[in-house]
Amino acid sequence: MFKRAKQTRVFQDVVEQIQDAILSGELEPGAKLPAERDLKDMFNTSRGTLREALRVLEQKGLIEIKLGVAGGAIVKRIDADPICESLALLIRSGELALEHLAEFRIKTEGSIVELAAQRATPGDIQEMERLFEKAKTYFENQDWENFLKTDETMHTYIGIMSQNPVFQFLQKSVHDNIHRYYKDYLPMNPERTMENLNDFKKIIAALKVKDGQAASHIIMDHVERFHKKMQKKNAEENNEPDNS
Amino acid sequence: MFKRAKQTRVFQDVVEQIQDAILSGELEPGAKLPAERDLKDMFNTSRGTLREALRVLEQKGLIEIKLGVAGGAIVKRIDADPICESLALLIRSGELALEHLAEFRIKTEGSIVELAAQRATPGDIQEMERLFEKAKTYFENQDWENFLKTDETMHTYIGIMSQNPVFQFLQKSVHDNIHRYYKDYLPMNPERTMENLNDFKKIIAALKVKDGQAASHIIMDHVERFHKKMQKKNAEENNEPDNS
DNA sequence: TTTTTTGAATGGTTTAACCATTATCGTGTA
DNA sequence: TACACGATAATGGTTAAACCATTCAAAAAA
Repeated sequence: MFKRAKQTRVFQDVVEQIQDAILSGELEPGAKLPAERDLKDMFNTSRGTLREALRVLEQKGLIEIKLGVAGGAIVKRIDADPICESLALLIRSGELALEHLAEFRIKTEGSIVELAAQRATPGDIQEMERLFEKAKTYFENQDWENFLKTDETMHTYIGIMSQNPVFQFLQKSVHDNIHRYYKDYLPMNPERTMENLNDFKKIIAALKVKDGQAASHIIMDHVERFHKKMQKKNAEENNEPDNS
Repeated sequence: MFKRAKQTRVFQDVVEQIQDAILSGELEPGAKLPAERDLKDMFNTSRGTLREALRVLEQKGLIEIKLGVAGGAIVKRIDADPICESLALLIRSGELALEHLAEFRIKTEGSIVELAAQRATPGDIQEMERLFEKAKTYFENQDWENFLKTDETMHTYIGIMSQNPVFQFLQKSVHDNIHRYYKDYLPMNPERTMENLNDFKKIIAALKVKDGQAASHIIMDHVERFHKKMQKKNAEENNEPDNS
């Protein structure tokens, strides 16, 4: 029935007051909080306690702290970074396997690209084509590092075209985390890279004619194929782990 | 090319060391860290700095701190709570609107229930039926508070049946956040409550015969209808805000 | 045996001082 | 005049030692 009364920790109260000021718009992104030595007086607390509060706000992604004169706590625009970080912890802790993320991607990116097909502006499609050409150049130069990066950008840009921030944040969080792993597990090879490129070519074509269903099927297949290759590669490496 | 060298903050180093120990399994959930006064000596730092590190780890959801003798920092099993909290910040800050979440739910819960239909065990279906009966009782007693709670449990249980922790975490995070709002915006009324119940009856029936497509359509419709009603209600309240 | 009291371990807070970083301003030199 | 360099001060980062508050467990009392 009742929840345990929250224990009285002074820094929590400070956190809440500053957080509420930020969320209510009283403090806008870019605004600078007073110096620690002033804040501590305002809240009638010690500097150590105040700093614990600032640490929490920083971790929540609400403020950013700069050093030196004219430094201090600056209100940040809230973004998906804290979610990215929490997701990374879930993965690293083993609570989430890459299989689970792959299954999630197959289901979700299909939906996202469907929305993207409905909503993409001509400028969006131009941007996708620009990214595509960029990726192609990296492919030709065999610059796999940058190719992967551009691949990630294209995926997150699909999120942007969906014009729904939930999908944008998710797409960013997921790809931010999986690329770290795919890069470890999948030594690049020209065939798969070529496949990837072709998939995007087809997706862009589908976006142009606003064929959400087609785009959806392509990307679901894209993700599934990519993941299966990774699994296969992993299995091989586990069978003969000492092939150096 | 290069990233800015990370600034040397002692407490960050402490955070990383403890975090790595936890993620590597060196410290398992339930394990108790040494007392602050001992840790500060181990890390050769001051208690204030060490406490800032503990504050960050606590915020990340990696540890929990208990008071009193035999208290201290205890390693927590990582869960979706930090993601829930970050999502709540995104919503409260206005970066995310309820419309965006509704659209996300329509797309995603369809996918989740499709997986659930494939994977639900007989025990799962029994549990859903138990929850359904529970909700029905609350309905008959006009206990809207508990009805909403049970409704939320049913939605999150669909995530559990999907057997994919990504969907479980998302379902928990989303519903944890939206119910807070739906409860504010939508005074309960018997008609919609009845509709909700009927939807779940149909979903359970579809789960029984493993008809993922049917279940998917029902829940997508369920979410869409629910959201539209809320929008309409909001619009009415804005037109005549002083109807008390 | 049960209840009450006491003590010690541990997190929470305060204070005061010092260190490290950096923007700004003044001064000297080309 | 214009630029480079160095002093200065503001500000976050760290340290240290002490005290307060909470809690559990052991000792004492009923």
